Amino acid sequence: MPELPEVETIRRGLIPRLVGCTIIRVVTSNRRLRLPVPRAKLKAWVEGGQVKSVDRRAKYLLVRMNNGAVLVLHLGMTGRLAFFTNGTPRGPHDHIRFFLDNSLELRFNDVRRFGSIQVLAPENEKLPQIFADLGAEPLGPNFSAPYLMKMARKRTKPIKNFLMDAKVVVGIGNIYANEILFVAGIKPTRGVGTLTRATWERVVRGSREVLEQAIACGGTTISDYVNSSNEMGYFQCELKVYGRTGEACKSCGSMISRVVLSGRASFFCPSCQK
DNA sequence: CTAACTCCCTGATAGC
DNA sequence: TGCTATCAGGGAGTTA
Repeated sequence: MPELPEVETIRRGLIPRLVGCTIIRVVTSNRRLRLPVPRAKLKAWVEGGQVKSVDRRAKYLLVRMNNGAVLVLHLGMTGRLAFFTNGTPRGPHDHIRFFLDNSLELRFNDVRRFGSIQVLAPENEKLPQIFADLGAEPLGPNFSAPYLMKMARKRTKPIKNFLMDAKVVVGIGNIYANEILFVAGIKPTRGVGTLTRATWERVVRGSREVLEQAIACGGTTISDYVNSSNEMGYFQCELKVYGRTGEACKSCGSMISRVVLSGRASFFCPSCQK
C-alpha cells in the first residue's frame, strides 16, 4: 500500500498532533507483525516519553523521543497509522495504540501484518543494517542521472525492477514505478543497460514529478490507504497506467497493456513508451 | 555478484 | 449459497 508519497503524507499529518506530546501508555495486541512487537522496549523507552520529531527514510517513519529512543515504523502493504479520539472502540487489526496527553490515540492498524515496529534504545542502539544499504531518496540531492547510470552499470534487469530496488532508489513501489515510466516514456521491460544519459534524465525528472504530484494529492488510495486523519488520498484519479489494462491511454488512445515482471503486475502504453 | 522466485498474512473478488 | 483460486500497494530470504 504505502509508498513514498503515502508515508510522507502520514509523516506530515503526524507532526502537528504528535510532536511535543507525551505518550502516556502503549497498548499492544497479541498478534505478531512482520517482526515481534517489542513490548518490553515500548514500556521501557516509549511509555511516559515525549516525542521530539517525526522523520522519514525510504518507507520507514522514525519517531524520535526526547530521551533518545527511536521508534522505527514500517507500514508494509496494509499498515495504517492514524489518530482517533479517546474512547473510540478498538477495531479489528488495531495492533498498537499510543495514548497521548492531548486526548488523542495514535493507532497502528494492519490487516495483513506485513508492517513492523522496532524500538531503538537511547544512546547505544543504531539503525538496523538495512538502513546503511538504502539507495538515494528520489526527492533528495543524490538522485541524478549520473548516479543511476553508475548503479546500472553491468546490470541487466528491467528498468521497472531497477526503480523498485531499494538499494538503488527508495520509496518507489509498484504503483509509482509504473506511473513514472509512463511519464518518462519508457517501457517497463527495457533493460537498464540500454538507456542513454538523456533517458536517465527523463527517469529522474519523471520520478520527481510523479512523486511530488502524488504527495500534493495526499497519496493514492486503491483499497486500504488512509492518511493520519483517516482520509483517503486522491492520486488514484491521476493514474495514467496502473490498473488500467485494456483501457485507452489518456495521451494517445492506445490500449494499455499488462505484463508480469518478477511476479508484479506492470502496466504501460505500447505506443507512448519505448 | 545479479536476478528471479517464494513466502509472510488477510480479505476482496471472480468463476464454477 | 458456498467453495476454490487468484490477486493485492512490501520486503527479506533463498535459489539458480
